[in-house]
Amino acid sequence: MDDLNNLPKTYNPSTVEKKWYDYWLEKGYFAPSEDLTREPFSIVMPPPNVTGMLHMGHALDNTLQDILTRWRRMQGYSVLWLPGTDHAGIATQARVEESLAQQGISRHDLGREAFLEKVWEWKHIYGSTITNQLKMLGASCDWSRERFTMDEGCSRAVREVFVRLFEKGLIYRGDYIINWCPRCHTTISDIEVEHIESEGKLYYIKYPLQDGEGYLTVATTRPETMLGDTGVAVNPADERYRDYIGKNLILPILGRVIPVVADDYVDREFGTGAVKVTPAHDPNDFEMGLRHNLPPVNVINQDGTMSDEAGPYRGLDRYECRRRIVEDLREQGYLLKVEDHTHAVGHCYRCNTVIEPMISKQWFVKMKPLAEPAMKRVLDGDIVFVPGRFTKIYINWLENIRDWCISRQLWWGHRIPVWYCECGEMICSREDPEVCPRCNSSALTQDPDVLDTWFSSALWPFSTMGWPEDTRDLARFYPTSVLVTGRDIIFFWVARMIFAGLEFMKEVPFHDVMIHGLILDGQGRKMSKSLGNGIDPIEVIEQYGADTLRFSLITGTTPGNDVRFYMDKVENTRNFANKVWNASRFVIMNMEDYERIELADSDFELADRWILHRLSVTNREVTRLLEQYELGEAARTLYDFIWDDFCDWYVELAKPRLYRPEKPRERKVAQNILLMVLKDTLKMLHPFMPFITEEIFQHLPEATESIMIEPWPENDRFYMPQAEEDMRLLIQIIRAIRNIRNEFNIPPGMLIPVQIVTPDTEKAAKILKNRSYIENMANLKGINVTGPQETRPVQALSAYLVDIEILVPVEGVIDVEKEIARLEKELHKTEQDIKRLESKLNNQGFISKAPAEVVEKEKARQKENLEKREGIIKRLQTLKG
RNA sequence: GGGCGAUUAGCUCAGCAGGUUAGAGCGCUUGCCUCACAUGCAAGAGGUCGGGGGUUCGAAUCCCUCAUCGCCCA
Repeated sequence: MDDLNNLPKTYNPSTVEKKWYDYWLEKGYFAPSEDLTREPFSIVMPPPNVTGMLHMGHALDNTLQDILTRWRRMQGYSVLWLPGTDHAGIATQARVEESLAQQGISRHDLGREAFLEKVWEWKHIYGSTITNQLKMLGASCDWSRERFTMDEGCSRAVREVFVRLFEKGLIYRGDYIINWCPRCHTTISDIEVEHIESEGKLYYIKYPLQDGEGYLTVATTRPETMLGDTGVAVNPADERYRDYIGKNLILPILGRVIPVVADDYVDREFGTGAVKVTPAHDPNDFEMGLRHNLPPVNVINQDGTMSDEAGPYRGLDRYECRRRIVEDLREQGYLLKVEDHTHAVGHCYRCNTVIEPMISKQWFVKMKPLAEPAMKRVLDGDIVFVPGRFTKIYINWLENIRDWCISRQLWWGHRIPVWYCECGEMICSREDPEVCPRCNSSALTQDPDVLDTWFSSALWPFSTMGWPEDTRDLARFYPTSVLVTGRDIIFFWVARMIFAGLEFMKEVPFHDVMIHGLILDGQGRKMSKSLGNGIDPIEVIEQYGADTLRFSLITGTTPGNDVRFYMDKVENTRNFANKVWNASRFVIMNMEDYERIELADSDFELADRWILHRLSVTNREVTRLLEQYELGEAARTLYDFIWDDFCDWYVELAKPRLYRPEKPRERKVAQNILLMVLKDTLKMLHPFMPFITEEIFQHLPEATESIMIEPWPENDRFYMPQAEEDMRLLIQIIRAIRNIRNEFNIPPGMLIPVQIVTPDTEKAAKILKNRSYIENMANLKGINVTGPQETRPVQALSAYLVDIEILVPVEGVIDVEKEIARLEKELHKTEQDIKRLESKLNNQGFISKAPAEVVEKEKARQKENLEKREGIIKRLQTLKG
């Protein structure tokens, strides 16, 4: 170890963090204990995108998980925190395609196999970036169990799940309306569509009746889709249109004959109350089409251009087509009016392109039967959301769930395990089939599509533990204890893991779900690339250290709420880390002759009992808060204890005892208690700030192998509330004297005498016994404690608290006017207090209904107030007289 | 349209199993390089807890309502 007395004045994280992380790794602390008598505690890490970079959201998510795992590990659990990465189909494929595009190559030039090789190459190059970044953060996950959604085991699980669902009839293939991203060139599921409010237009178009003169006016935001109209719908209860139902209209431009149908779905208030029906390009119209037998006509191609069905507009881009069609309608007299209109337009969550609903043959998971148990188990309380309000969001979503479109027109991902034979047979199989079981042909072609990435993520809690094998890990660590994740992926991931877990493991995947908010910038905006307002967590780590980043991310936060992240906060935390460092440095500097001694009751001073009591209360509180996932509050509790109680008071009060050669026992006692308190404090701080606590711990006497395997403190035996009360009195007195010194500019170095007057002999005795605290902390040259009948100096400044009068005699003449003004202000305040308490105590309801101890407390306080007032009045008389 | 969250000191936020004198950090004022720390120490100023109503002996905390902002769903 380094020279104990030669620690730098400021903590330098960059030199120690890697050292300790490597040490922990080498010691194998991150793997769960093999001791089967220990209770298991497990978390699976939400897998980040394998080729991604760590952003603040990851940093927060993994900090929370690391705090929980380190804490539980110290509590003696056998802890498994299982890390891994996700293949992120669309994102990764798009990245590789972009990079190929720079060389002028498209994936189609390469062909499927060669392209996939490229992606794997890419994965091997960039795949460890984010895991290395997690290591920099201090994540104590078990890297020996690291998984990847596309590794052999996970892929096997995916295949098994697909086949089982297929065999059960819960996976089907069919022509349905799906969301198509013309830029990503794939379908996306309903929840991957982001609805963004945008300014658009509402076009009112005349659709003439086939027979006779009149026409119906429909309103639409997407006139180009009229080319695919196969009907017009009105609400059956709408008087205006009753006579039109069943009649035919002529679709302008194309001249198609289309019927008027009645459907409850139609909102009579919207537009004219008559809506065009385009079954091939709108989800609601699709449903209506099914109900009324209106055929879909596909007028838009997958690249966003108009199809052959679009007649004169074929080949045009969909927006160009809109422009042209509006023009033509206007020219031909069909366009009645155009209004400004704000509506929600679906965008691709990845590339922000406006998605195109269209009909396509895709694979789906039938959701209703899976959703039922997933709702029930949450409602039964087998899975608890923290905070609880997210339960409702989860349930609402599942109640309205639609089938999940799982096929993607990508190459990177788990290929759908279905083959088609020339004879028309469809084969879904765990093993790649050689020949068709029906016709024996070997001319089989596999479905070209891959599965939605979230399909494999849904299996994460058990696929990572070896399912479908019966593994030891599954037996021991499934269900996991808690899932920690952002509120933005409750639908994408949490809900799906729950139904997958229930379906395949017959058990929930986790007991608790801790939901956290998003990281926002200093002005409350989402961090985003386009805004350029993101802060790179790695830069923060490099500049301030991982401990500081971790602590800044969680302090002052409430579960589920968004977190603003800004550099002021980081600096404050850095200062806190430095405070911890220096307080420890102080302790270490005074430990050269340390030896452990048995402490007797008589060894304890008030300050010792007080700090041990505070430690005990802090310990109890921090543990309770961690149990309730209130990590921000737990951190704050520690912060306050360390800075206020330990540094500002205990260390200062212990100093004189350390420097008194004539009393060696006192030095030993102070050393022992300082060390004990510091160690327990560091242990409690360790889950939050793993690196600095280990670094300090290893410099302390009696250091063990590592702080991270030390037992979590349990110091209920130090619960001594009387010490707290006594100490509070002394602190109040010290503060009152310091206040006088400051207000009257008494030089900080000047020693002054003080007279303390109180009628309470018990308090007088306590003050007398601990007079040295007051003398040292307020820089006095003596204290004279007297009863109220004693004379007081006139040339003195004074302070009054409860039933205690503090007099500071000063040389020369005091500014009587100023002193009177100050006391009168204090008198006024006291009288306000008295009045308020008086009305409370005169209230019969309060006396009879409030708990006796509350009443007693108020009575006692009133007594003190009255004595305080008495003292101030007398003092004022003296000064004025 | 439905749901959720927020509204507390100049700023950013805690507190909300009802009972404190409503807290913290930053910022501000004053004084200190006091032998762990100036990334610090001491003292201080600053709040009718968004408005209104209700429950209660007692409300920042529970209920209702309105307003503003934000998010999710349709």
